[in-house]
Amino acid sequence: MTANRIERLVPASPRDIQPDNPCAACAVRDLSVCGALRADDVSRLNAIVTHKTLQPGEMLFLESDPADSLFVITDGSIKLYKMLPDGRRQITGFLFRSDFLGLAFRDRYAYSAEALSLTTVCRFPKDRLEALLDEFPEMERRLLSIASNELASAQDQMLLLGRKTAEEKLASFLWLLSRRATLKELDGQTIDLPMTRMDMADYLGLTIETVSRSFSALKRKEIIAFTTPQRMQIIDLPEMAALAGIEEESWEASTALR
Amino acid sequence: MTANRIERLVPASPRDIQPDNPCAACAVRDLSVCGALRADDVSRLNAIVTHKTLQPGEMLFLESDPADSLFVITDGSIKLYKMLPDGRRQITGFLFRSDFLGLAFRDRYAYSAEALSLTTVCRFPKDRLEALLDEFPEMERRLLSIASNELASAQDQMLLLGRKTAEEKLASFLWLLSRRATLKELDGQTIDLPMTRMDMADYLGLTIETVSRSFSALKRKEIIAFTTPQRMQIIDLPEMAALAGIEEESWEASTALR
DNA sequence: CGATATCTTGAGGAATCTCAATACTAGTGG
DNA sequence: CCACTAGTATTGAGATTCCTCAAGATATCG
Repeated sequence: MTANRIERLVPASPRDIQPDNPCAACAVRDLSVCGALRADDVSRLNAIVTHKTLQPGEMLFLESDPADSLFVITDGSIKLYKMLPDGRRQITGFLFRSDFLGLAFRDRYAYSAEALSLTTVCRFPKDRLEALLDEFPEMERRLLSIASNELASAQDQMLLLGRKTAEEKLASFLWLLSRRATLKELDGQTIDLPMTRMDMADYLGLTIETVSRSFSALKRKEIIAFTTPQRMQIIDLPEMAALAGIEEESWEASTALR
Repeated sequence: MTANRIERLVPASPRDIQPDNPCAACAVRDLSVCGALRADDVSRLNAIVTHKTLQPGEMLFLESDPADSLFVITDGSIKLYKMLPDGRRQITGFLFRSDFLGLAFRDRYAYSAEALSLTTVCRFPKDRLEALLDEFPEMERRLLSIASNELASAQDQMLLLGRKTAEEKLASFLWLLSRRATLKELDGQTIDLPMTRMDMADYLGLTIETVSRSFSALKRKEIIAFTTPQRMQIIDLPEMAALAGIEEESWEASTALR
């Protein structure tokens, strides 16, 4: 479901597809780390990349796994999470097409990664990618830029988790989804929710019941309306932004969804 | 107060102090980004670095400021925070000697930075540092490694804010401070708290009253004991770790305090 | 079209917050 | 050196938000 609505990401004029050089034809290349390489250098990625398809609910890696690979999502969506020993869970991010994951300069991943929908990823072995980074500093710069943006998003999320009310949390989350949709679709008002209420709850530090009640509150205030439980419309965007704690002048500076 | 107890960080044999090359004599160099440069190259930093001293409570920069500089703390401590329009505040990290801040690939800082104690920092203009990064890829790699570690810490903090109880939050915080002290001091049991209860509350997503009550609960359980309100001892480290949700096998993997 | 998941709503309870009073600490001046 | 003061921390009582448990409604999928 997430997959087909993002087709607009694909450049109108597709690249030549070279059998031995799939990265050259990659639809998300320019959006991800790989975009840092010039066309002629992209083939170097093929030498180290492998591909993987994940069914919904399938794990890409666990928090405790040795962090030996980095990944780029070419299609679908993934959730990242950490758990406490007793099973309480915190989702630290939802990732979509062209997003990057697996950055860990320690030897273990900092979180588990599980597919939300049918997902395909490119896998880059860490050691071989690092060798490539030595050769192409622009790629490393891009990686640093991505990490820096993720850090900023993580801080936004701390503000949300530590200081916002349930309704504000949900409004902030929907605001992010809406910004994201605006960037990638024509209609920024319609939002797909590929994750369950449980996932949203674990992302926002709430229970499913409170998420549901907050949805109902936003409906009652006519800020949003539902088509189906997985698809909704934002009716009153300014009110949504106000609830999310976003000041009007910074509407543009949309943040990635982590 | 934070300052003098960390003197052990300074290598026993001080470097030659060259008047035109203060970075060569820098006590925290090896611990920070600057440590990525070899001794002969360190002088290159002098060309771009300036220094600044901050009084307690003085701002280094505001969330809305143009992000044109990066900083390394040479002494003291700093808190980073974000605010909501109505004044609610979330502290996203406490930083100490040798810590690095200001990374922002957007044009504005993601947070405000304010000195907790008397603090000195090195300031590197962003554009000139980037030029240096092009020349010394090891430095960029180090920066990426720092960013990656901060990201992991940010995710730990999300788990704390979203899913831990007040007592668990405080125990986790004290655990971090204790790990940090163990790395830098001989006695890992004694913890200095250079921040107020208000700062702790804004870091943990609580109120000062709840922080205070949680301290009292930990005292009652004889997990900690106070010397003064700003100085305490951990009595029962295993119990502290258990409350913090840290499994025994991962005690080593101490995380930075962000 | 029915079975199963998921989502929504309700009622009561628990954790944390708010407001208010008291105690402590550190600095100041007598 | 000690009382005084201003700031900070602790404790208490009641209010509020969110959670838990339970029931009912709505989607989704074979």
